[in-house]
Amino acid sequence: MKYNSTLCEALLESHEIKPTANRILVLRTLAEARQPLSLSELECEMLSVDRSSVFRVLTLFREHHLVHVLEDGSDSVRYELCHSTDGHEHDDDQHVHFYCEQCQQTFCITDVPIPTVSLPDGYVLESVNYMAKGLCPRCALRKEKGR
Amino acid sequence: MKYNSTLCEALLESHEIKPTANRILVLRTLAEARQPLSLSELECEMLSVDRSSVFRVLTLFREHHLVHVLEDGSDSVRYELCHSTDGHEHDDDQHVHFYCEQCQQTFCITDVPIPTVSLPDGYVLESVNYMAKGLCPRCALRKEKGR
DNA sequence: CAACCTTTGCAACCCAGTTGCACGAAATCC
DNA sequence: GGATTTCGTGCAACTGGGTTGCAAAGGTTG
Repeated sequence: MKYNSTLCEALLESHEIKPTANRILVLRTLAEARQPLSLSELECEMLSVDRSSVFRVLTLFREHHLVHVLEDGSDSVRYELCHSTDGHEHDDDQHVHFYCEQCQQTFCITDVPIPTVSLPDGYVLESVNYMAKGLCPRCALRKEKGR
Repeated sequence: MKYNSTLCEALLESHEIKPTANRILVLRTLAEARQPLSLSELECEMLSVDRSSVFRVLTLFREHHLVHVLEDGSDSVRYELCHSTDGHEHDDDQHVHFYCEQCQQTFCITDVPIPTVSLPDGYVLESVNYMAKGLCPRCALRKEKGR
């Protein structure tokens, strides 16, 4: 999906975030990435913006349920746009992610929803992080044929 | 389960790890904890052992499939004993974990196995991290009744 | 016992994430 | 419209988990 500035502004405002230049930029970068990005990756993608600003924008987005974080074990969390259709509070598109232990990339398996489990009494569920790990198709193939 | 030194030594040797004082200590601490522990928690639990030594022991254990790591998003990974019955390579007891966003503890839901998903062609699955998040029973209760 | 390898503690380092502060821009108030 | 407050940002410094280099301690082997 192509995100122009106007679209980004609208999205920000629908989440009650005042659209500033930095915020639009971060949102666009996230939206156009096919994979969840880490703070450092975002930083590299937008050299004009300071690391701490990116961080603060992300924190803001998180509070307003515009992005969610996921831990892939590469000891830097990654950020991904929420694609909830109702726009708020709960994500309805929580899907499985795959972390390649070879190339260290994290892939969205968008068409596989996270299977739910029934927890023991008392637990109040908010969200689920489902991270499958192993080899991505490319690395698996490369490994198979010698290297 | 109660772990005495002899039992620990046997377990270490069955994983082809030479039993040293530190290793036995780390193993016992992990075994007797009802919850996965972080590096820092382990360190506090065993003040006599240096941080880096604990780290190296854990790394060794990981390589020998004696422990596995899990990411709960509290930006420090936690370590948990593998309870595989065959003792090697693949865990057969991978279960769901629950991270309480209030008290920041991670609970093992040992009787709930991780549901499997079918990945697109090409992906080679090694392991899965299933982390449910929300409020643990105690925090949920406390929140419900005012505070 | 001497030569060797392994394990350990200490200190230093790395790096992601985070915070304090001060400046500049934007919104608000006479 | 200008003064005042609030908000957003960049810079620099800090934090804390994780990691590594090195040298001393301990154990092993001939």
